Parts: sequence; structure tokens; C-alpha cells
Amino acid sequence: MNYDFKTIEKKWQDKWVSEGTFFAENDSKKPKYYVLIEFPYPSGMGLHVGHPRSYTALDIVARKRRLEGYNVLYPIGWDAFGLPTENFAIKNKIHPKKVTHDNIARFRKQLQSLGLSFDWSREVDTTDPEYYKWTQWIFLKMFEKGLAYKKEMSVNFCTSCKVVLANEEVVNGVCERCHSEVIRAQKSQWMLKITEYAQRLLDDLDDVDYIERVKIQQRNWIGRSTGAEVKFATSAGDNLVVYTTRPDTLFGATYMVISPEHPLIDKWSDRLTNMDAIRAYQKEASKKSDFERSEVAKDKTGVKLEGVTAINPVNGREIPIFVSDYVLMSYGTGAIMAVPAHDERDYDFAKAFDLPIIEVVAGGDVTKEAYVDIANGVMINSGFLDGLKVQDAIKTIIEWLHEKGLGEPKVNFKLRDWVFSRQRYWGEPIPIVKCEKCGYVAIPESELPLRLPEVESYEPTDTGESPLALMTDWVNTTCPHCGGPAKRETDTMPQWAGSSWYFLRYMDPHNHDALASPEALKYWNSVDWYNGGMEHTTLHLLYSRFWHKFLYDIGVVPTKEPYKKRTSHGMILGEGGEKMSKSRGNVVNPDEIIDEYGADTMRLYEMFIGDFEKAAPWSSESIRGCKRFLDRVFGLYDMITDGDGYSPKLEAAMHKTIKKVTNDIEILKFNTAIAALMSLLNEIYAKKSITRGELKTFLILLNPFAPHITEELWSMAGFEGMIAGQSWPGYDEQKTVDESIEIAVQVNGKLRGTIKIAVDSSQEDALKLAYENEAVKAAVDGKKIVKEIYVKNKIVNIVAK
RNA sequence: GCCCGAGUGGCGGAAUUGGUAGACGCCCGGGACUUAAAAUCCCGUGGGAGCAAUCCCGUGCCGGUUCGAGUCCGGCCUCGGGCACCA
Repeated sequence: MNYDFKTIEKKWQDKWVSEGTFFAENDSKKPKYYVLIEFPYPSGMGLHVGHPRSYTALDIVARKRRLEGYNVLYPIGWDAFGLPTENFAIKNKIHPKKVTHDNIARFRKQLQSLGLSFDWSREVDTTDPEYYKWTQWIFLKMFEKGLAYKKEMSVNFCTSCKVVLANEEVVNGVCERCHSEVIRAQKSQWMLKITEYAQRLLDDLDDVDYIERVKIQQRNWIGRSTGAEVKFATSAGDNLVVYTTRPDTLFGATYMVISPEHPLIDKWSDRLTNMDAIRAYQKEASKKSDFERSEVAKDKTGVKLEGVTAINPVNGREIPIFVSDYVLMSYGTGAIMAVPAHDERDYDFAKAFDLPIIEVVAGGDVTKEAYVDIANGVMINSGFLDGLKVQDAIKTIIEWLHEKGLGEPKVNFKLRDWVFSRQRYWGEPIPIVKCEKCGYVAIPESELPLRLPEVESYEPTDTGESPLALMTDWVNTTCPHCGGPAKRETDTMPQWAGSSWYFLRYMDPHNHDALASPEALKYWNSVDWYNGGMEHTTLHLLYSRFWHKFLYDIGVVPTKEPYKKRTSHGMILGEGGEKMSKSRGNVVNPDEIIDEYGADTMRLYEMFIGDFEKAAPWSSESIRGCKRFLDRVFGLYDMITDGDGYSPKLEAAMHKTIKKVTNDIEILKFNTAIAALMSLLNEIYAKKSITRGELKTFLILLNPFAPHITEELWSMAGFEGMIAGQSWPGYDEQKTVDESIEIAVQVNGKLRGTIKIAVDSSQEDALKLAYENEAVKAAVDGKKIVKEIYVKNKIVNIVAK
């Protein structure tokens, strides 16, 4: 009989849908388990072979949990607002709503053909007004609590298109489409105060089970540092306040640097005699992004302020002030004290501008490079700090600054507030109006959802406003507070908004009265296992944790953290090891793979391709091995013999394989779990028979990986029900342990032979056998035995001279 | 530049706390079956020397710790992810 995957896969996919096999229940007696993958952005390119890697992995987890007796929620939805859809709509003159609808239809069909056990009755779509009603509602709550505010921020502005550009649309400093110059323009933007949650976002990482590199990345992104804010008097009268993590090096501060956007520049414009040069420098700096500005490799640039100097508070010395773009207004106070002897960037700048370098921490050679070691350094040239270790000097100087009223200890975060405005059409409208009398006023909750109006053109206006600004009928409204004339906010929300809480909506997706009912939120609690790409580690993951904590604070959700466990998968690359992209022409279409080999082979290959956590190149040759394996699995039908138990020949292998597959799935070792199943199949083929009991276990173990073929064989063999209704097999630890093992014998660390000994043999027995080995005899012949090492069940090593 | 990862046969990869490097699969070679081919099945397969038993070399590079290092430490090199308006 042939393995006709097309017929088999269609048959079981239809059956799962018609029987509602994978529906999650909100009031089950079983323990719950919530499995989550990052919902896709339905791009016009269709599904990428990278998507199923994560989806199949957690589908395996979901299916295994069901077999282990859990009520499993494994949902799917669409993160459908965003720039690419809008740009496609503009280019092809099709409404983004239509583009989104078509893309979703295609993605849905493609995902269904993979046999993923999603609960399709809970599908969500961030662009559905019934969904974004609650995205807007959360924003209103944040506004109400003072977490949303307006601030002047710099944006990329194309001088030719006259539109605000996303960072991605700026390529090498010019507009991606028209190649014109892009400048940094100032624009008033809605901001969310994620910084208010910085400490909690950091602290609560200790309570969640995220893979370590995700935690490290989040901690570094939040970037907590301790130091001091120090006041420097200036000749202009104003104090210049700096933030420093190294107040111990204050005696070595030989100049100061302020960022080009620093407000004191304008204030001092009358006193500054070289204002033209400063203005020109500000203009140049405004063209660069923060990223370009912080590149150390570049030559340091800057302009000295002529007419205003500062006083170093510890020694009263007059020092110059520079403006330079390596100091960012968005971090600290936008001003630094420069200690060239002990900071690399300051060192480079001092060399470029021929400024004095005073060593205040001994231990390095500051004539050659900055000495930045804080563990071993000892203070010198620093008055009352001399002789102290760096850490003690920091404490001493902070106390001294505090007593003199010159400075205070200060905790700083790298994390910045979230820029929440987009001057774009295809996003959630921000539900705020601006009233001349009352200022920014929230629209009443009863008016939610504030629907995205139909517009003629989705292109941003040439003033840099969102296309919504042209909809005067929609923009002009009345103030909900005073009833006077008011204008609606025309900016929309970023794509991140809808994805910051979608996992909550899955819990109760059709609720009209709340984002989800309190009962559903309580029952499903938090996500048990969330898998996604490393590229979402800092932004999406942090944003959604922030929103969740806010919802916890206002009593909507019962947990402080949204995700109990977070894992990450590597990318699937093109055949040549490069990233798959249209321009490289190396994109693999999953539809073609499924058509040629079937969904089960596709799933199996995606899991067998390599280490789940690492990137792996696609191989159109290797996938054949997975197809061959399934062909052989299908061939088991012709080898079935009677017997509900395991045959003596296969018993140990069965128990070992159950143990291996059971454990490997939990630690993301899908590739080695499959390898174990392949080895077991090889043993069955060598024996040319399989008992009904062995077949049952084999099919259940393979089912999460290849659900269609295993259900088919289950049914062909005449077993009752579906595998989906069975239990995960157990194993007997005793039966996984061999009675005797082969261990290595080394002489001077070099392998000379192996011996077969009973498990847990004594050193005496092991050495006796080892010396009987011919190669070992030869290797120690005529030498003096210096040392004999025996590690139980591992190795014998004889050191001979 | 900053933060985080990763480098193992011709290829994808495997290898409890440091303990027989190369499981499993691909490719390739040989054989069986076939008029023939495909498919399938069996065997071989890190590199080098040797008729052979066997020996030497080998986990990006340089150095260190250890009876023993793919694994630990120090210093590099290369590649990938992120850098706040792509998602």
C-alpha cells in the first residue's frame, strides 16, 4: 500500500475541524495549559518557511500536553496593522482593509494545510474594530492614569516626499523611495511612560522562566545604572547638571560636553560668540540618528562654546564646554563631565581636540589608552580620594557632594519612553481630541471603538501629518468635556499596540463588554509557554510586559507577568546560508513543499533541520530523508504481529525512546527526539515485526510531530478512537538502564581501548580488565604507573611515565 | 560602536556535572533486486600513513588550567540577531 499523504492529510484535517478536536474549553475540569506563538503579520508574500518552525514546535508541545491530560489553549490570530500593508495599498491603489483581508485568507489557508492544532474558533485580528476597541480602551486607561503624554520628538522627514519616514525607510541617510535627503524634524508625539515601570520590569525578570539570553538582553535594554548627578557652576550663572556613573573620577574631568539639542545653548545664545558655528553643528547633527552618533569608530566632532566655561566643583578649575553629537539628549541629562583618562569616547575626543588628560586612577597607561578598569584601580591625583579603591572612592565622593549640596546619588535607566504616535493611516486611531479650552481630552468609553474612517488616499500629507488630517468632517468634533469645538488626534498607534495584549483576547475573544471576562482571565491566568524570535526580545516582549503590569495595577488581570516561560527559535535561512529574501531569489514556498512531500514531512523536516534555537539553512535534499522515514513508518502496517505488550527484543529500546522523546520535547531538542524515533524504527525494521502494543506507543510518540500519518495508521490498525484521545505513554526507569556498558580506557589521556563492564563496577574490577587490554599493556609497558583514575561508568585513565 | 548569540566531517547537525568527538539524517561510493532505470533493501563513509593489526592528526585562531578540554579561563578572528517609526 502506498503512503498517499494528500488524501490522508485532507481527511484528518477535515475530521479535526468537524469534530472540534482542538477546541479549548473555558470551564474544563482538566488542568489548563496555555501555549502561545507570536501571531503573524499577514504580509503579501504569504507564509514563509520560517513561520512553521515556531508553530510546529509549540504544536508538538500543545499536542503532547493534550495527551498528558491538559485542557490546552493554542490560539492563532493576525497582527495586521502596519506599514508594509499600507505601502502596498498606496502603490497598488487597493484599500488596506482589502489587502489585509486577502492576506489573512491566504495565511489561514496555508496554516490550515500544515495540520496545526490551533483553536480556530478563537481567531483574533488586530484591525477588527471589535478588537481595537480594547486596544483604544487600554490607551484611554493609560491616559487617565497619566501614563500617556505629548512630547516634542525628532522624526525622520523626507525633504522631497514631505512625509515622516520609519527608520527602515531611511537607507544610508536618504529616502528609500525617492533617494532625497532625510532630516530629523521635531514633532509633537504621544508617548507612553514605560520608564515608570523600568524597575519592576527589571525586578520581575527574577520570577519568570525565560531562557537566559532573553533575560540578559532585557536587563541590558532596561540598562539600570547607579551613579550621581553632579552640578557644575558655569560662567553664565546656570548650573550644568551631568549624570555620571564614575563620580570617583571627578578630579580628572578636564572639559564638559553637552548634546546639540541641549536647551542651555539657546539660553546662552547672547553670551556665545561663535553661535554661527554652533548652529551649523546642530544642523549637521540633526541629520544623524542616535545610532550613527554613538559609533565610536568615527572621528569625534564638536564645537567649543566660546564665551561660557564651567567650574570643576572638586578643585575649582575652569574647564571648557563643548557641544558634540556623541552625547545624546535622550540619556541622562544630555550633558557629561569628560574624563579622558578613564573613558574611551572622552579619550578619543580629547586627542582630537588636544585637551588635557589627567590620570586619576592608577593601574593603566593613559599615555596610550583610557584606563577603564573599576575592579583594580586605585585613586591618585584626587585630593582626599587618593589611595582609595574605585568602589570606595565612589561612596566617599557621593557623600562629599551631598554634604556640599553639589550632587546626589542617582539611578538611571537606558530605557526610554515609548514613542506611540505614527503619522500613518493603517493603525488604531488614538481616541483623544484636542480642545482649545480643555487641552487633550479622552473620548468617552461609550464611543469606542473609534473607527478608522474611509479615506481617499492613504499617503501622508505633505505637512507630515497623518492622512486622517485631511478628513475635516472627522477631525472637527466637539469637546466631550466642555462641548466646545475640538479636533481629533490624527496620529495612529504603532503596530506594537495591538500585539501588546492579544494573548488576553484569546482567552475570551468574543466578549463585547470587556477585553476578556474576569473569569476567563482568572482561569487561563498567564501564558504557560511562549515561543518567538530573538528579534522580539527587547521591543515586543518588553512592551507587552509593560501593558500587562499596567492592567494588573488597574485590576484587570490577576497576574503581574504575562508569560511564565519564554523560549526562542532560530531563523530558517536560504540554501546558501543567507537570509531568505525576494531580492536574493532564495525564498522557499511552503505550499510547494507540502504539495511535493506533504505536511507531515514538512513538519518533521522543520523540526529535524537542526538545533531549534539556532539558525539553519534550508536543504531541498535533506528533506527527502524525512519523507523516507515516513514512508518506512507507513510500511509498519505490513509488519504488525499480535501482542499488546513489548517484545523482549525491543522492550529496552521502547522505554529508552519514550524517555528520550518525552524529555527532549520539553527542552526544545526536537531534532534529537526525531533521531531517537528514527533509531527505534531502524531496530523495528531489523526485526521485521512490530507488536500491536509497540505500534500504539510508536504512533503516539510520533503523533505530535506527524499527526496525519499517525492517525491514519492508528485507524488502519483498527485501534479505537483517535490518537488525539489517547494518553502519553510512560516508561520504566529501570528498563532504560543497561546491565553492562562499554567504557573507555585511556593512558596518559589518550584513548587506548575500551572494556565492557557491569554497571557500577568497582575500581578494582575496572582496572583489572583495563590492564588485560592488549593496547593498554603495550602503552604502559616499561613505564611506571603514576596514577590510576576511575570515574564510575565513564572512564579509566592510567598515568604512566 | 554598544548589547546578545554562534563557529564541530563534503553538508545539516549529535555529544549529562570536563570523561570513547562525529548519534540521526543528507550527499557520495560499493553490492542485491531489475531486461534497464527509478524506488527499495544491505554495506561503507572525518583526514593522513600502512597489505594489515595498528599508528598519527583533528571541534574558527593563539595561549592557559587539568590525569583528561568541543565543553572551563585569558586574548583574538569571522558570521548572525537587536539598537527604540519593519514586524
